[in-house]
Amino acid sequence: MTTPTLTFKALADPTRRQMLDRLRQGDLNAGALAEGLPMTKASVSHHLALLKQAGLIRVRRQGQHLVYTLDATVFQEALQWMMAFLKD
Amino acid sequence: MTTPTLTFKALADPTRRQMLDRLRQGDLNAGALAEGLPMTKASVSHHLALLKQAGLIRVRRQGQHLVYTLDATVFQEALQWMMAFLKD
DNA sequence: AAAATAATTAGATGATTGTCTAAATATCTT
DNA sequence: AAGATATTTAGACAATCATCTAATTATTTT
Repeated sequence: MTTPTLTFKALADPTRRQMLDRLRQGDLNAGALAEGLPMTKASVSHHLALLKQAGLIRVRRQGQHLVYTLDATVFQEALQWMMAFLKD
Repeated sequence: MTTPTLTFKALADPTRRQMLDRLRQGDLNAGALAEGLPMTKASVSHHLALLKQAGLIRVRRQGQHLVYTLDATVFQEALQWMMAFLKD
């Protein structure tokens, strides 16, 4: 699957957009990310896997926790695709 | 369904992105849009319906033909969502 | 090393998606 | 008004998706 496809697919879900939005303020572990979301941790975990596969987030272990970080690179690529689209 | 969701969903398919890309050069009717795409006209029609529902294209009848036009408005909205996302 | 905590993975289920063929609708031409 | 052309709509099907519960893996604490 081509990169913009993967990126747009990842962004096409409100829950995932909300998760990304939270990560803008700073890194969060899976539990913190799950908080307040109206679904099980397993489901949140699934969304995280998808975001990671799309390259929108990265993860590192910190003791018991898995800490997630926003990765804006792919995001910017999709944005550039869109900007180029509007050009002339 | 919220607007960015609909927009991103519409953009999350290579065929649809290609169709939008062709419409940048100018309006096209359904038959012309279907040309060269590796699928039936019925499938193309389905994609067109989805793009229309997302507000990315508009349509008008011209005799026997249905002519499709790119509508950049919604597109720009999604783009602004992404730009705001990257801000600070 | 056993129990507790954090998170994922496995397996199931209903909903949505992308595609097809066949049938229907709309317009033009004769 | 009959036939041809342009396009959509209907109905079917396999694949993917979002979600759940239950089980598993990794780490820390006692």
